[in-house]
This record gives sequence, structure tokens and C-alpha cells, in this order.
Amino acid sequence: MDAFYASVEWLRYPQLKGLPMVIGGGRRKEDDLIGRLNAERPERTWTAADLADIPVDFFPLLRDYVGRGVITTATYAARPFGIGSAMGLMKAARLCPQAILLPVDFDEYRRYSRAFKAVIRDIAPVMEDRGVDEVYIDFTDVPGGQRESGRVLARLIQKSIADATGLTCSIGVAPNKLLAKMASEFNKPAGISIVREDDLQTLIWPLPCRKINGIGPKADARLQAHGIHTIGDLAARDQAWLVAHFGRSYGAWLHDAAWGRDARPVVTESEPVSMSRETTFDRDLHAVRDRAELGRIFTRLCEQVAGDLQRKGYVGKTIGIKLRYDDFKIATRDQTVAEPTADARRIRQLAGQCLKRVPLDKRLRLLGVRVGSLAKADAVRADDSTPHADLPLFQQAPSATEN
DNA sequence: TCTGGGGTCCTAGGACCC
DNA sequence: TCTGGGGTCCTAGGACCC
Repeated sequence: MDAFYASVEWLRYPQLKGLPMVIGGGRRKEDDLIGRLNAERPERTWTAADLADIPVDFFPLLRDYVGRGVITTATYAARPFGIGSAMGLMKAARLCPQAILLPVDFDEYRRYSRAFKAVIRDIAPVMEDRGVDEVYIDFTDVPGGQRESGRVLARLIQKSIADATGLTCSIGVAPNKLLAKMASEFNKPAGISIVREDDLQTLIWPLPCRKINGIGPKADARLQAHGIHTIGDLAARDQAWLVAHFGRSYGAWLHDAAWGRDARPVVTESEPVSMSRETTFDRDLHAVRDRAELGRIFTRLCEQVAGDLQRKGYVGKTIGIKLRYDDFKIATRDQTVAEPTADARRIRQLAGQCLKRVPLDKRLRLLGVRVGSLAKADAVRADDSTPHADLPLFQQAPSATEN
């Protein structure tokens, strides 16, 4: 199988090109920027179509941010300051106070996400959705997909996405998903990289282990402790040694990954496993002293997750909660019931029972509500209408011959 | 003045069944 | 008195990803 891994980049404000800028933080909507413009620069009427005309000095700066947000993404000009995704904004403000800070607008990202994926599916229908800005593509059967090792098709996809959406994207082409993902990072932004099987030693082995999708900070620290820093170091270890130190499953996977082996297919469709809503409070809350406020937030989370389920047509039978304490420790509790639900009051009731099973002596920083073991709502209703569907075989209703 | 929100998958122990 | 093995489901925690 040959795979593309494509991820998109996107800059909505051409006037910010080359400037350090981060997106992230609080609950403000992008509309606020337009509203503020109309209030403070009334010489014209500003709309969402005028984003490119917003003066650079009008954008809010990172140094003025107060709160608990993190960076969702940062421009390449911001990264030399040590700024990157998932970093706390307060910390980022110390590293680069002059950076421009934009609020996240997930509704807008989802619109662009749908658009760029539709373009890709038109060209190469075997596409796996990996989130808002990333996809895998199996182009084995796409006409012309093998020309110049896939470079021709990759260019076509880039141009089609740019024409339809104005977005740029980087693309990696390789014999499998694992290598395609790594290849896509070689030439960012807006580049195309091709990694062949023969390139393993020269292009992949010098990379740090963290570049493998699936080796995170914990596994990397353990590998480092054994003197394993690069993927080449990892490949040099016996599989048996890796299995002995990292477990049968993970150890064997580490060995395969280091040797560029990955047989996972590109998965075009999948059902959701769970849906959840969670929120980090502006200040840590106490279960007793802030009971009323916590109760309101809890109810809202249940209503939100119920709304998500209903809108997407799912019900679930495992209802759970998640707490993050002020010391950042996490506790979860869940409960499975016979009758799947998408009802806010029922979810609130079951989640409330979970809440009673968890320690509430420490201050809370985050509260979440989750519904899992999902099924399609219409499929569940169809089951209900099937007579005796839940009767065990040995308890069937008496047959006519026994009368 | 560190550290969001929405997910998936894996592990491991216990209950329970055959 | 000592003590099977499957298998599935449930629960809690944790690693990891975008």
C-alpha cells in the first residue's frame, strides 16, 4: 500500500504573514474582533469579509492575555521563540510577549476541514479522517497515482485544495501510514516529501524517537533512560529486548515502527466510541463552598453532551464523569446501564451517582461528562420493536405443537 | 501565574458464566 | 481439600493524538 499523509496550514490574515502569532485561549469568538473594530474604528463598516484589511496594530497581543488557555497552533515565525502547540499561554507570553494572539474558532475550522476533505475525496476516495487538519490517503488504486512515485498526484491534490479553499498543505508519500506521516513533516509548510523503503536508514533512522506517531513523552523518556535516542538506536535493539522492557505488544510494535513496518489499512469509515464535554474553570472550585456553581456547570455539561448525541443520532449506555483536581490528578468514574440514553436528565442523574463515588476533598479544576458504549439511536428503536428479541433461546414462548 | 477540549486504544483486576 | 480454563463485561487509570 502506498499512503499519503496530508496536513493543512492556513493563514486567514495575510497581513500577519511572517509575524509571530498564536491561536488559542479563552472563550471569545472571532466575531468579537469584528465587533470591536466597528466600535473602535467606525470610519467604515467591518464584516467578516474584511479580515485582510484589519490593521496589524489592532490585533490583541499575547502579553495582555490573562487566563488558563493553551496554544492551539502557532505560526512558523513564532516557533523560534520556543512556542508551540499545547503550551500554556501565560508561559508563551513570557517567551514572546509581542506575539499576536487570536481566539480559536472551531466552527470556522470545521467548515474549512469539510471543504478540503471533499476536494481530496473527489480525487482519491480512500481517505481516512484524522482530525480537523489531517488525513491519510491510500492512492494505490488512483489513476496516475504511481507517476513520479506519487509526486504528480500530490501536486494535483495541493493545487485543487488551494483553488477550492485557499489553504496550503504539506504531503508525505510513503509505503505505509507510519512513514507517510513522518515524511509529511520533512517539508513544511506546503511541501511534498517522498520516502521510499530504501530511505529508511538515511532519512528515518537519524530522527529522534518522538517523531514516531505513537511514541509520546513517557515512552520517549523510558527509551532515553536506556540510551535510545534516535529511531536508529531503537532499530538496533533486539525485538526480544524491547519486548522484555516494554511489554509484548508495545515492544513488538516499537521494533516494527523503527524498521518502518506498518500494515494498518487506511480506514475510510468508523463509528464514534464516546462523546464528552468538559470544562476547565476560571478558578479552582470547591465541592462544598462552590456547590451551586458546580451544579450549574454539571447540568450544562450534561445538556451539551445530550445535545451532541441527539444531533448526531446516538445513544449510549455508559455514563461517566471526569475530574481534574488542583494538583492535576485525574479521577474518572462511570456506570453502565441496560437502557441506552441521550436524555439530559437521565445523563445528569447517572453522572450524579458517579460523582458520589469520587473523593471531593480537594479543589477541582475541571469537570467533564462522558457517554460511551454508543449505538445508533434508530437502530436501538428498531430493536425495541422486535418482539422477544431479548428472550434467551431456552426460554422461547411455547410453540403451537405443545398446545 | 504553567498545563484546553475532544477523542482512541490499551491494560489489568474482578465479577460472572459455562 | 484443593482448585480447571475459557470467555465476556465492567471499571479505573493512563498513554497518546489532533
